[in-house]
Amino acid sequence: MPEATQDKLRLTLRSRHASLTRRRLEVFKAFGGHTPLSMNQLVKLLPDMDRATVYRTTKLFEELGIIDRVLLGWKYKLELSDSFSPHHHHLSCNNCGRVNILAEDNQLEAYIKSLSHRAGFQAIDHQLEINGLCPACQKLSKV
Amino acid sequence: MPEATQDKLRLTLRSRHASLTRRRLEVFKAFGGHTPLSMNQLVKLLPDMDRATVYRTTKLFEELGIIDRVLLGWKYKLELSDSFSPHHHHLSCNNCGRVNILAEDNQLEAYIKSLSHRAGFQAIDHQLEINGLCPACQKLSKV
DNA sequence: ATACTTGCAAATACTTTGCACTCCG
DNA sequence: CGGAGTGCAAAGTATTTGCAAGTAT
Repeated sequence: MPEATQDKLRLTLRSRHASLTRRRLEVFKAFGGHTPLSMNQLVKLLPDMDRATVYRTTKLFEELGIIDRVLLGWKYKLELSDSFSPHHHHLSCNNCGRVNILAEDNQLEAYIKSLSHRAGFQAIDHQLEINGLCPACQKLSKV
Repeated sequence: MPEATQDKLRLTLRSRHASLTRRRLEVFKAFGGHTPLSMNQLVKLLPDMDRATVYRTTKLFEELGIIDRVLLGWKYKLELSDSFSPHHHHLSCNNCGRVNILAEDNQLEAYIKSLSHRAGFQAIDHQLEINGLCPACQKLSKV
């Protein structure tokens, strides 16, 4: 992990009088794969860490805006927020459940901002989830 | 509730060999307010209904596409799907938690479809949640 | 020394299931 | 009649909390 990332993480924590401990670094690294993780997946990735610690850490990270909760399929998942990972959206397949990443698109982001603004709302961030069929499953369904 | 709506509901249920019972109608009506409800709010709106029935009914409704799950704030909430309520998005205030409805915008919808298509994805539906400050809370934060 | 962290065990909260009884086609 | 629907109680999961011991500032 880049020095700068770790420093940023430490600084973010400091704003809460919290320190970057071994456990917290472990949790943070677990998200490095840039794939949203369910709580269960996360706990499995950290076999020697207490469940309660995982919960406490993710809660703290969420409050500090380090990670975000997203609803993919039935349950929510967690992933690094825009501050620590490039902004993006999700394309999730109704059939196989796989989640593809849709990179940021400036035109879309600008449009969303303007829509919000028109409603008197000051947009800070947003989430867009698209459900449908991935290329592979489209082929299957044609058979 | 319009006759047509009730008929549509009945038909949707029939595709599952399920009937429109008193309980199911009660649950459906509870969503009429067009505000997303948490499971707890829903249960409270239906005081004489068993919790298990509420869970079973919402699960069925979700599988039939009658209601959708959305992640607003910390927990998920439930609301009527696009088939039974006009398509829209949510503007949720980070400060007071209130949720405003953002009506459908054709340009946005079309743009999302084209983005998905560019990624080889066949979009079926999508959700957009915007977080920020509502007009009232913007004023407060300026003080 | 003081305040923050963590593991462990226990408490809560949330959701699903089995079963007996009721309702509807 | 036979399958579907519901309430009730119990079983599972998921999440939070209290406390004592460990760690960082």
